[in-house]
Amino acid sequence: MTQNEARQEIERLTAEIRRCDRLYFVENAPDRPDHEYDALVKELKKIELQFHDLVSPDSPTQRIGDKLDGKAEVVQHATPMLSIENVYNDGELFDFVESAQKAANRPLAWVCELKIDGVAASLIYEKGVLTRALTRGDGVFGEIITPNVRTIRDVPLKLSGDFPDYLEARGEIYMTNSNLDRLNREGAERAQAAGKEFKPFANPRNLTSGTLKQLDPKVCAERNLRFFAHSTGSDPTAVASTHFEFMRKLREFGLPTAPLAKRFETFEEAFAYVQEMRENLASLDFEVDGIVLKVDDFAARAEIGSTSKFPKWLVACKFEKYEAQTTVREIVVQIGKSGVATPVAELEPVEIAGTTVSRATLHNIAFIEEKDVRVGDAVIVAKAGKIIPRVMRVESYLRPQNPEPPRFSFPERCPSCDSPLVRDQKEVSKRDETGALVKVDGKTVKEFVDGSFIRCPNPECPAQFRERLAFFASKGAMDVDGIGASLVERLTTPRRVDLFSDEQPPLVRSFADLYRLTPEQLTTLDGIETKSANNLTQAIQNSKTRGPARLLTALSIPGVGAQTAKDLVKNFRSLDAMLEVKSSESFTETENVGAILAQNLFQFFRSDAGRRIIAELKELGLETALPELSATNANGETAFENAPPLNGKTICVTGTLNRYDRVKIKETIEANGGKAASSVSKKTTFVLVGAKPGQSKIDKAAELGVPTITEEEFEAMLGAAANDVSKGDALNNATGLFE
DNA sequence: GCACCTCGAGTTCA
DNA sequence: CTCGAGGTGC
Repeated sequence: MTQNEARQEIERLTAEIRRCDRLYFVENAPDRPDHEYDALVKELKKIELQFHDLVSPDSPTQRIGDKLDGKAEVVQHATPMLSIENVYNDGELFDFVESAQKAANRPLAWVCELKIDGVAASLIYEKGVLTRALTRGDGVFGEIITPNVRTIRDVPLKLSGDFPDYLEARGEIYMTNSNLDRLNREGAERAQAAGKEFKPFANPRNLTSGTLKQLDPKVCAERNLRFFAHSTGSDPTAVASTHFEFMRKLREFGLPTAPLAKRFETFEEAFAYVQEMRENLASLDFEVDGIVLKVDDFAARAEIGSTSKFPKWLVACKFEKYEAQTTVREIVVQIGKSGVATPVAELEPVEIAGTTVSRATLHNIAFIEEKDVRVGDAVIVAKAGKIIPRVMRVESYLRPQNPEPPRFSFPERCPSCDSPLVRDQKEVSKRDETGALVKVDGKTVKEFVDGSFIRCPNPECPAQFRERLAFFASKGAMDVDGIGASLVERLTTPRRVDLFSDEQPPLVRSFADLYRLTPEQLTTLDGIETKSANNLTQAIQNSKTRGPARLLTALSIPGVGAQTAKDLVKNFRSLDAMLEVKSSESFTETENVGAILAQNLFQFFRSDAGRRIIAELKELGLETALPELSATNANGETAFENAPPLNGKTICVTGTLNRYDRVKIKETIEANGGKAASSVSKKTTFVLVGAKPGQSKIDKAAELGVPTITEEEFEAMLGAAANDVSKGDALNNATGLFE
């Protein structure tokens, strides 16, 4: 073959291969199968090997460059790659369109394009030759990925047609679902042949992003990435006056453009298309996370303008996604009101279903160890119940290497008070290796094992007190309007008037201190002036009348929440009565209070600290007792006449009743002033026996001499009072037990 | 002892 | 919302 023949042959093959470069979304473009393409490239390569000096830098054989020998270089974009405003429902979309419409002050034509979930990139063509490719990065700086982008066959190395001198094509690099499946299949086969384990790639987006950061373009070439253009970083007006026209030009130059793009004269038509597309997405071979709507006319765009964050002529209609990938920036440990130390992942902020997520709990030591979450890891975060972010899994194949981040190790000491943290212990029945219970003398043997939580044992721990104070003031407890986490933080940290003065103790060091706060003290805090200081002190004083049940809840006795506090107060009627208790068993007489809660309660009410808390709060005028039942009512009637028929009576129900179900009978007993107990004790007044009663309760009643009654007798007891509905309500209102 | 239920605790963002 | 633990009944 002569030099001349070779030149001709190279030209012919290059042209053939270029036609073969996949322009999937060009109207009527033929889609040539891969093996034809490969055969042509092979043929070309053979000739080029013989005639080195004829190899042009944009020859299709130059797609695979040499291995990079370090980290990708980061450079600044010529013009920033802004992000797009997202809308998640029709209302938001209509608002957006209305404002664009108004700013343009003329009829607007719209273009709809699929928004494919991939990696945004910018391709720079100088004199028609691809000279540089960048990732979007943070929008201002991007990474150079030119060698890898060269391997993408959708990307022409040289433009054709009447291209401008400088062109910056912006678009998306992505991967089809079927290609991901192929790679997973091949990877699994190869691994099996080598007797190794293969971890499949989780999703096309991650793999695309990982592949582009690959140092070896050969690997990138095998991964078969795809590209399409959807906008530009250079001036398009030299080429076209509308977006749709500009996209047509890009295709003429050889660049694929956004799939299934359509232009509409009115928004109504465009909206109908968005609706239609929404239905058909599942049938596509790539991940679509929304549809982009853009104003077609460049002149109109200029009039509409941009906000500081995004253009106002462009919007993404997102389909709700409840999952997103992000990076773990840091793992911190938080101390809760009961001292539990909870690891929390601080995340690179990421948008999920319309909100920005930057933190997610890692629950406990078991969770963090099982998932092996580390700082720097890529994680998939989802919203549980559409609200609370949750770390679903770690994309461990994206874990940074050299050095690999270490496993998370739980801190030994409390981040707030430096006390050594301790692992909860829990009592379980001992089992042998087979899982069978170990018994001695017919009794099972108990043993202690590590529980799920790690705790700060210091009751004085500042972090714990801060959490308890926030809970004390919160809605379910004393409900002090205006006191939230940030104010609590400032009330409980030591202050300094200026740089040179001594540190002052915090304003609030106990629950009681809260009630001693003066407006003058509050105004020493930044951002609190006379008016809000007065409002706050007023709100604090108002909370004094929340009653004993809420106060008991507010104390943060372990295991005692709103419900248990109500039950206890119903039985004891005052916190003062609880102070008199001589043994923990007295507490177990309240329903749903067992040995553990009773012990917690007894410990609190017996302790100096607990007694002091209650004494101080009582001294300050907080209500610690329910109103006396014997008090006369507004009509001057005595409590005896007014008292509900079951006042002070504890009734235990067993068996099935005719006119009440479980819930109803409990409500009826309570509405009439009685207590619905779940078991028979010496405190039980009656046992209400229905059909098919529990024998143990009948026996117990007989043993303790507790009288049994029938459903009819029970109703007779309610008697005339049962007709007067207001009496039950009056009690509820008086006690404040029910909300 | 086991199954079931209920409650408490931790948690995020607008 | 979800998990774990406490409480109760069988």
